Amino acid sequence: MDGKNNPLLGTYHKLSDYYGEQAWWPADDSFEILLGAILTQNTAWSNVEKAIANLKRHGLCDSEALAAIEVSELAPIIRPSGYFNQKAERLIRFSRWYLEQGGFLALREMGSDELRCLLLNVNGIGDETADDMLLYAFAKPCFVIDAYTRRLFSRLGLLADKLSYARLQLEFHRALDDDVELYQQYHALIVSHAKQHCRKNPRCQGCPLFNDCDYAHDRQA
DNA sequence: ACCCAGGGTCATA
DNA sequence: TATGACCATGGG
Repeated sequence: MDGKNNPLLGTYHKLSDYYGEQAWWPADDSFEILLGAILTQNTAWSNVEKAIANLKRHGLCDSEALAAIEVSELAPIIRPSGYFNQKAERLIRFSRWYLEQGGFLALREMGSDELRCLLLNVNGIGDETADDMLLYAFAKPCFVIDAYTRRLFSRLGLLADKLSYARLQLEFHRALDDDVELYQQYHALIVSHAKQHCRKNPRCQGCPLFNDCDYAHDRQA
């Protein structure tokens, strides 16, 4: 099982060796991760941090408090995260669902497939948000597929761009066998690579992936 | 002024 | 099933 027989694992090691350990998804507790997964939908993390800081100041990083609040009261508090009306609705409905299910410990008891299915039935939670929650809050071995992942592995010629979410995820699951810590690091590395390296360094000098990662190159293709 | 960010839903064909 | 419109702020 080296990088030649297993390109997906090999790419992980290249990124890991170059960027090192990632401190991904900082949060005080698991519920804050769940909220962040909704707030970060199509939104820069810096904006999510502001919204979460506002929530904390109002004592709203709490399922019972969120389950009881009105959309009109919550929306202005999470304003910096964008889509604030939609996300206020989603946070409230998610919190009510979360309490109905018995909270974190009850949910964590479930198998990852069952929990994933339940999460997807909550309005406002799609594939990626569900997997963010499963991987980073519930510590389930669910690989997160996002736009960076599609673009990078398509660019590397390892995975076809048009594959469905489920199919792409299956490729990672088959190649990497269940390892929560590795999945968490890998997704973090993919995002770090796209942002911290390529965007600040358009020529991709010193790129651990042989200059195939460049944003500008992706656009032109 | 334009582009995009740690997406998802819903209506339409 | 596959596009398109829509949601909306803040930083580069």
